[in-house]
Amino acid sequence: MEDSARQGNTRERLLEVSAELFRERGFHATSMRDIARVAGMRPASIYHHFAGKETILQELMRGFLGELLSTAQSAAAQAGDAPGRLAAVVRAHMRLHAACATVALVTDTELRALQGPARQEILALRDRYEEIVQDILRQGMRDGVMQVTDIKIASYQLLAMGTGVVFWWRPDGRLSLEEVVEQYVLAAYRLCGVHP
Amino acid sequence: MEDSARQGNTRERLLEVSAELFRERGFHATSMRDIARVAGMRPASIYHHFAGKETILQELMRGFLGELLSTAQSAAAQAGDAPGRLAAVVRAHMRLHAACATVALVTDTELRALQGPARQEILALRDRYEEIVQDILRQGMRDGVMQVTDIKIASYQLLAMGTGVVFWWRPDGRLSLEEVVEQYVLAAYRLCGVHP
DNA sequence: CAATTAACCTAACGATCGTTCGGCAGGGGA
DNA sequence: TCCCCTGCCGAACGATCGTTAGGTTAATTG
Repeated sequence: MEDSARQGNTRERLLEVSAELFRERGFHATSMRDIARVAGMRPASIYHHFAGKETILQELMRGFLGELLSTAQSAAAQAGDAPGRLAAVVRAHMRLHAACATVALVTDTELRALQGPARQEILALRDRYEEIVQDILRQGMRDGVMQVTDIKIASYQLLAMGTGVVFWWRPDGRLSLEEVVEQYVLAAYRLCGVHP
Repeated sequence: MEDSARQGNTRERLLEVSAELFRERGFHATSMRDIARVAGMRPASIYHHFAGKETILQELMRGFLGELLSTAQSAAAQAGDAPGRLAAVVRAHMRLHAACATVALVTDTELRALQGPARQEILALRDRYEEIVQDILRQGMRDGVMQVTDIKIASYQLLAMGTGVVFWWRPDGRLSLEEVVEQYVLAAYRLCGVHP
C-alpha cells in the first residue's frame, strides 16, 4: 500500500489546516467547510479521514500532549540533581512549544471544547505532566537546593509561565529561540529558589 | 426612574449568566437561547438590554479590564520603590482576579471571539496593563534593585503567571486568598531578581 | 384619564452548522 | 476483463444559530 503516503499527506495536511484555523478563530468558530476550503477539498471528504470535527481536535491534543509528556519524561529521567532535571524539562518544554506553537496554543485554549471520555483522557495527560514538575520540586526541597512555600502552587506558576510563551513568541522575533529558552530556565530557577 | 434598579438588575443578571456560560462552554458554544434560559427569559428579550451577543462579551471584557487597569494604576502610583510598587500591583491583580474569577477567565480566553474595533480596544487596554508592569521593571533596573535579562520577557512571564491563577484557584480551597496572594508576591520578587 | 414607554413575549426569518447518503473515477489484484 | 477499494464529490438532511418584526402587558408620566 504505497498510497498510504498520499493518505498520510492528506490526513496530516488536514490536521495542520485544522490546527491553524482553530488557533486563529477557535474550535467552535471554525466550520468543517472552512477546513475543507483551506485544505482544497469538499466538506464530505474530511469524513473519509476523521470521524468528526471533535475527533480532529482530539487527535491534535493527544499528539501534542503525548509528545510533550514523553520528552519531559526523558528530560526528567536523566541523572542529575533537581535543578539539572528542572532545567532539562524547561528546555524540552520550550523547544516543543516553539516547534509546535500552533497546536500548543490550541491544546492550551480549547480544552473546554472536548467532552466525555476524550476530555478525561486529555486532562489525565496534563495531570501527569504536572506531576513530573512536582516530583522535581519535591526532590529539590528534600535535597535542600530549592525553596518553595507550596509545591502545587509553585508548579502552577511554572506551568503557567512556560505555557504562556506560545502567546507572544514568534520564530522571527527579536531574540533567538535558545536565548529565550535560557531566560525561562533562569526564571524557573528563580521561582524555585535555586541558589545561583 | 426608580425602575432603573430593576433594569440594572436584569442587565447585571444577564451579564453574570453570560459570563458563567462563556466560562463553562466558551463564547461560541454558548447560544442566546442558553443565556435566556438560565436568566429566566426568552431569547428576544435579551436584545432589549444588549445590541447582540458580541456586545455582551465586549461589556464583560471592558468592565473587567477597565477595573483591572484602574486598580493597577492606583497601586503603581503609590509612592515607594519598584519592589513596593510591584507588590502592590500583584496584590491588586490577585484580589481582583479572585473576586471576579469568572469574568477574568473569560477575558483571558475569549479574545479571539472579538472582532473589529472592539478587539483593538480590548487589546489596547491589555497593552496599557503590560506597560504598567514594564515601567516598574524599568525603574527597578534603573535603581539597581531588580535584575532581569529582558524587560518584555520578564513582564510576559509575570503576567502569564499572575493570570494563570484563575485556572486553579477556588475560594474554598486549601489556602486562604491572602496566603496565595503573598506567595505570588514572593514569586514576582524572585522572577524580577529582587534581593530579599 | 390618556399617552407613552419599558420589559417581555410569540413567531419566524435566513443562514449556517455537523453530518450523511449515494455515486463517480481510477488504479491494483485475481 | 471483472471486481473491489480508496478517495473524493454533489446534494441534501435536520438541527440550531443570531437576530428581527410585531404584539401584549404593566407601570409611569403629563
